[in-house]
Amino acid sequence: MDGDASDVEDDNFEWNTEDELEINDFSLPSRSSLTLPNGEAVGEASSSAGPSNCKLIDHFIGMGFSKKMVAKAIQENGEENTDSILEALLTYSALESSPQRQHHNDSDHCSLECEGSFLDDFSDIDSCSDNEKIMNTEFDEEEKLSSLVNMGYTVDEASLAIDRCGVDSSLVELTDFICAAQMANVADAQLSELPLEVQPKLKHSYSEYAKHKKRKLSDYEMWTKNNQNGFEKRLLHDDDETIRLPNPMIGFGVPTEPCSTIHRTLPEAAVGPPFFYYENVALAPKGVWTTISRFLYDVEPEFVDSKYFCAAARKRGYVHNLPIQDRFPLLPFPPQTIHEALPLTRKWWPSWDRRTKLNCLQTCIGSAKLTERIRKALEDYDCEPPLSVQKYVLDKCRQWNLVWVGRNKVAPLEADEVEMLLGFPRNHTRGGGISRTDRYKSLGNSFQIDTVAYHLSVLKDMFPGGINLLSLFSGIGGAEVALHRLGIPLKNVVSVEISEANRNILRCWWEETNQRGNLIDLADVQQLNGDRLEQLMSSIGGFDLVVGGSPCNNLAGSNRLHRDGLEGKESALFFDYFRILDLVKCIMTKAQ
DNA sequence: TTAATTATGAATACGTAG
DNA sequence: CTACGTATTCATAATTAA
Repeated sequence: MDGDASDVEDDNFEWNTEDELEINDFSLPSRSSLTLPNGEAVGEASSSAGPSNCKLIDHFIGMGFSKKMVAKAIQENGEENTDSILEALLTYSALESSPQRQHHNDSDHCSLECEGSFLDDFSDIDSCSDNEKIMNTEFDEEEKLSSLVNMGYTVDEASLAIDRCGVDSSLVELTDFICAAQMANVADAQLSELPLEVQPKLKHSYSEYAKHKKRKLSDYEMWTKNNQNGFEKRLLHDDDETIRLPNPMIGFGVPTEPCSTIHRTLPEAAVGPPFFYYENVALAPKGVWTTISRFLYDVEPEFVDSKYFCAAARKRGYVHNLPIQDRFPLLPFPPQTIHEALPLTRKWWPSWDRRTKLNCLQTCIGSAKLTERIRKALEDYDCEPPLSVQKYVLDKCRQWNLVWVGRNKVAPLEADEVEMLLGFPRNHTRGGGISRTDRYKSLGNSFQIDTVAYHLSVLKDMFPGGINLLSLFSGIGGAEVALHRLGIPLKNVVSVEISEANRNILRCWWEETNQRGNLIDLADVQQLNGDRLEQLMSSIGGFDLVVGGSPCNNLAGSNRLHRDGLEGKESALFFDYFRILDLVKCIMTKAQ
């Protein structure tokens, strides 16, 4: 279907360790949160080489796990990989023994089930038919239901899955069904209620999903083959295929370091129309960017730090299918140092604070108590404080982006200063009933305009008459502002944003800037189905560009509590970006 | 009720000494 | 090569104030 042949060679190599990474992704958290009694058995289990199926089952039953669990774990992980089997068993035990953790582990479990289901696809290649029998004969409907609920799925999800897949389906098939629905974030009920002519288009997303599964499968085969050949050590420790952040983080070039002689060739499936532009935090948990890139048609992410565009750092990854030659920056070039951006701080800036750039502008600011502690720590010294005090103050200043506003006085940035640093017009987020707290939050979640505009600048010559834009997770309208400042007319903009305050901000900007085009704003990406999309696209003539930065809060390092990765509650909305983009591609292709 | 304030680590990457 | 120290990070939730 797509141009597999062009990227086969590097794929084979990369996929091996991607599986490895994903296995680590769910094994590490579960291991660290467990205190199960079978610690010493790990070595024994991993060194026992490929016993027959019965022996293998007995082996784990002897360790105290139930027969059901063991069969399931073997079926999902294959009988080769005893480590993975053990990890799975420990995970199941944790889920069963601590019900209050079930919801928390829900997402982890989902990825585990998905991974297992990939392996399940070729279970007939191996000799897992024994397990299949066990699974199917010993589980009646009630047992399956309670098993699924025990695994953290809701009763509704579980019964729906049994209903759709039939009572004869294996647990793996059932969890795979639930997982597929979750991954695409399309409720099954919603799908079946849609008009018949729309369903094939929605199902296209599932076919994409299936395609990825298939590719993972073949790579898993590769991986096990290499294991048998004794290459596992090299492969396990060879992290060539882990997506590496560039150092310096300048992507395919920044205005001061153009390095624009290179010409990249996109995978065939990635070529537009439409153009697409996806953004998220660069420093996400391991494996996240590999997954994002796989879903977005294997396009290599472009990692850029906005400190090359303005006075504040902002390390972000961008996956897009835009040309990268002949980019140009917005003019005037914004202030590049703290002193240029905030001239009044210069008078009070101590010589021992050598910062010239701010750190990432976030959604929260430092407390008054903290700045008071810093003032107290400094007031005893006439000129230079001792090195230990300097270190304390500098650490806190860097951590909270504090600037010098008086003698021994530091303070967090004002909201309008953040606005300016990010490249938005003054007062863009001010007024209109938004609280100061929410203003910081909206700004902290936004694009850096100069950075994004640099990437989008190549569209100017291609669309002199303006563009139709689909903007998902619009926030305060970073994409719209960037295009406007580039002088690219906005013909029709469909903007999807959950926050009403943010929608109001964009609407106000739209009217203040006397836009000639048409702004349609929607609230929820999950409500944007193929039917509605086709309506919109037929009325405006398709989209030229699909922009979106999906929620990062489950990926960002600042999140102490719910840094759950791409399966996290909000960050999983990435799959809606993919779903909608894929629908747009499908509809555009059909209309061609 | 909303808004403001505050305390709350860890995952990850990278440099360097050994 | 590893071990260890340093630096960075689109945040959450409990509590208090208004």
